[in-house]
Amino acid sequence: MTEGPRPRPTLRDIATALGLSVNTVSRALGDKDSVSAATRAAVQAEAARIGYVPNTLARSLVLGSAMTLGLVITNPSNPFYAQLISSIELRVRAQGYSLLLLVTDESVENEQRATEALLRSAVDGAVVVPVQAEWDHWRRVRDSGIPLVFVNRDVPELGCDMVGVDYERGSYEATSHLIAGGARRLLLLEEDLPITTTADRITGFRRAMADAGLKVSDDQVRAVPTKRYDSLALPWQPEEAYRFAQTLLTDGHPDGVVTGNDYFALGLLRALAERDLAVPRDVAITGYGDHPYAAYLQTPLTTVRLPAAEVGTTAVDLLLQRLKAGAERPRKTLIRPELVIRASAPDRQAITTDR
Amino acid sequence: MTEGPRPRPTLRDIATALGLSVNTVSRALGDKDSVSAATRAAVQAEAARIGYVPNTLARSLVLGSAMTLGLVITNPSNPFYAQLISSIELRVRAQGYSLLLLVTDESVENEQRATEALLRSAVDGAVVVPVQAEWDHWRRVRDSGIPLVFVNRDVPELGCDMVGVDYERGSYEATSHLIAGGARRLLLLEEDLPITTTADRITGFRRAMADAGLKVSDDQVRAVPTKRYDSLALPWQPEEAYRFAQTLLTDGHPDGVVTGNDYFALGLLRALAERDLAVPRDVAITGYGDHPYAAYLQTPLTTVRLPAAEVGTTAVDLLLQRLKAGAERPRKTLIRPELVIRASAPDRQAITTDR
DNA sequence: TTGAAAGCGCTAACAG
DNA sequence: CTGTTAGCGCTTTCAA
Repeated sequence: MTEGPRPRPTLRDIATALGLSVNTVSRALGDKDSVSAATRAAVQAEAARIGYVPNTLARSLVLGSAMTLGLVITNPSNPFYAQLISSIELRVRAQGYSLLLLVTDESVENEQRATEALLRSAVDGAVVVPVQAEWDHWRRVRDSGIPLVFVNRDVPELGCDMVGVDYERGSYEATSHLIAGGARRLLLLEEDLPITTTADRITGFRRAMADAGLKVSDDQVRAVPTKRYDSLALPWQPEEAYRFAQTLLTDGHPDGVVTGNDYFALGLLRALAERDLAVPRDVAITGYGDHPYAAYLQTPLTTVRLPAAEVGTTAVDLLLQRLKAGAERPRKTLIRPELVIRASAPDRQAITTDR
Repeated sequence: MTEGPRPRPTLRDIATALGLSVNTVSRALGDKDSVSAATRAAVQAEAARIGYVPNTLARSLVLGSAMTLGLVITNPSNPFYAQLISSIELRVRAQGYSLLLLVTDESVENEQRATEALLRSAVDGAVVVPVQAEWDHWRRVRDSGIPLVFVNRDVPELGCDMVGVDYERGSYEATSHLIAGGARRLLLLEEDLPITTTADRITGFRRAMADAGLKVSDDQVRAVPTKRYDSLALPWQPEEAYRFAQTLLTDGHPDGVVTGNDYFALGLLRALAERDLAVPRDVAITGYGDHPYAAYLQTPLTTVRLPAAEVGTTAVDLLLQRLKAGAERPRKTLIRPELVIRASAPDRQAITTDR
């Protein structure tokens, strides 16, 4: 009894089976009134019997909405973005929309292609983590009437909604915490991407230093050379920070290091261990991100926890609001991250030797 | 000069502007022959001028294909799945398809809703990491003519294509490696999900033990109690393994532990450290997954590296082949993982005291 | 080479 | 309450 997959049932199949018009069937299924209870019951029964599933394509075409949102993201392997994807998908689905996923890998070309796809697919809106190097293609999307919500990184030129993390504040708090713990010769180890998140963290670092009356020379803010655009790879490798830290520690060492992500902290920890520098006794360090392993390192990592789920949920809500409300002036929201204090940079009193 | 977003241009806009029929414009843009070079040039120029973007919805409706594939996945925060998402998205996009993402969080109900969405959206096919508890809803999808490729976990009852990892082999190798290193009192710390990946690893463990002439009592295979269905959360928490390991170590201790994922290894490491058990001297351990931090722990983790990208790419290729070729008999592929040997379970000769 | 007509499956108007 | 008509934007016949 192997039959090939028959063509999927349509409204007409139900209609002819029941001797009704396609239209009536449509209304019966659509839960509109103006259909007799009996008809509705019959239609629904038949629909269930033959396994009718509405064709979203046709529906979207006439309704002018695909009930689909786009998510354009740089790198799912970044734990922050992974959580973002989850929270966004959950919220989008809960609101009855579908989610189209586009991955850009920090590449402008990929992002441009992504905008083409968004336009062709006629998504109702999109949540976007922009590469930030160029944004003309985003203007085009916005101008075609597709609302955009930028996440994590903003493109202020476009006047779209934005939901992000207050990276500056997180960095400020981490830096201040190290200073409060007694560190004076501080270092900031940052990503070398031309993005605002990195810039914001640098600002926070400098501000904390200034507030503590500490000068910041240029070589206290260092960018770890990273391989970019390496698709399928991790966003940043501990390895890169490790190698870089090795070179940093050849003459002297800082007594506090703020890193731009937990991976860097991981590499740094190894470099420090190899030079017999104890954490936090000789060098206190903070990470950024609170990745799952951070709490479970031999020296648990003091780090900045990012509110990924809240960011994602807020972004979707903002987008859906805009879909309904239309043009208002753009809303920008920064959600505050949380400094999680652990052994790699404990509270002032708690500093002890760990050997 | 603020104009509201005008309705997107259609073929007709081009047609009327040029005094042509919609049909001709369609062919001109479609690179069919049977259009004069002059006409084609004019059409393309006008299309570019007004920023015409074809409406995929309309196109799909008539063509009967949405050029969209579905990806149904359990948890993006699992690094293995994050990489899978990246590799799949890349491949799918390269082939000119769009990707619809559905997240199930290991919940059958979510998965059932996901299948509804796949049917409604009329995807051309789907890559699926099944929850594996039930599969009637998948049968329905398959029967409606949507080819499925199961990834990582199979549902043999459906006779679909499948691409996975040879978990049994990975577990076998990890276990054998511990035994070769001198461990005799081994333990397997596994996830408590009712999925084949876990079962396969258990099989691999038992087989390795048997091959070494070691008996396995029931309490040597332990399932770490995990919170399931906790959306937005990590797949498994080191915390859970930590607590569980604490209870395990109250009387005596194993001299080798194979864990079902790197998170568990992390929790275990802490529990061992608290009881002053040295790794690998007192207890050698292996992880599973080779998460980014694994190599950078104080005691770098011997673990099983999973070929995520290869799995993802293969899955998409299989799906697209089937889309073209139609029904053949299902192909099942297991890709071999790689044991990465590090300090937590070094090679036989290398075992030394690490203090 | 181009145009006219038909239809993909569905929904919104309007009649009946 | 139900049916008819029209049309979403596009592509594929088939004529001209």
